[in-house]
Amino acid sequence: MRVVTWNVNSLRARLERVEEWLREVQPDVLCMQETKLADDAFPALTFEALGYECAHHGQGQWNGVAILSKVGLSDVVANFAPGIEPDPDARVITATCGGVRVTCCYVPNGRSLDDDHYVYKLSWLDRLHAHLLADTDPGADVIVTGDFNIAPDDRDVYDPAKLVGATHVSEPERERLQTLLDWGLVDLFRHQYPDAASVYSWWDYRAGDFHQGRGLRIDLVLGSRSVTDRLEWSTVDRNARKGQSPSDHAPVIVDLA
DNA sequence: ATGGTAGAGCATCTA
Repeated sequence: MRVVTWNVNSLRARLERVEEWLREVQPDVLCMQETKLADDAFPALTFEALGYECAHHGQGQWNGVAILSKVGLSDVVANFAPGIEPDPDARVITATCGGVRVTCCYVPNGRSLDDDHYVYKLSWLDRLHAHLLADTDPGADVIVTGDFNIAPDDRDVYDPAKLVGATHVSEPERERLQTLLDWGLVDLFRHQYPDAASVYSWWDYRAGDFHQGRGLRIDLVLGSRSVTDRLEWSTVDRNARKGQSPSDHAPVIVDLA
């Protein structure tokens, strides 16, 4: 079972590229972030023609998350699980695909450590933890994936010194990611490549950052123990960041037995 | 310290 996360940075702007990429890579499950579409504008028919069932949680101009699946899609929960303070933004959707409970998330950026949006980011990560506690069990097949806007450690950052005091690398957000891992999840890319450095999933559009290798690994696929035991292969598709009108994120691919 | 680009939508906001 091939599972992918991809922040597409506007599905309207990216649909042709996403379609072409799906035909080539044939994931069983695709988790998308930043569709930037309202639900009634989501191109479900386009994806159905490619063999996918779809669940989209959108709001329009910003955010928006979706799960596409060729291996079944059921028990959809848009937003956080009932009982948890709902997010006014469309940033999380959960569904069962091929027996795996999949949560697709677009964690708030945070902007800067002194910004209200950073407080929101930390609260959002706390609520994601509460969502997992309410929705599922780490003893089951669980995947939590998406754009975390957190680089787990300094190997995931092109220049750690340059980012001291910035969001994406601060201790409080890394601690919250660790809380998710302690609950019973493994960073599947890091599990396969424990020593890999300079492998990124996002590069700023500006200043030639992609071609200069200035990126961050912030798009993660986290798996429960049983999912980790099934891990066969993982990679970041850097080629999808090249060419005409790419997203600023590359897809992260995981193959499970 | 700022700016560089891209996508939303049409003045800026978000990343």
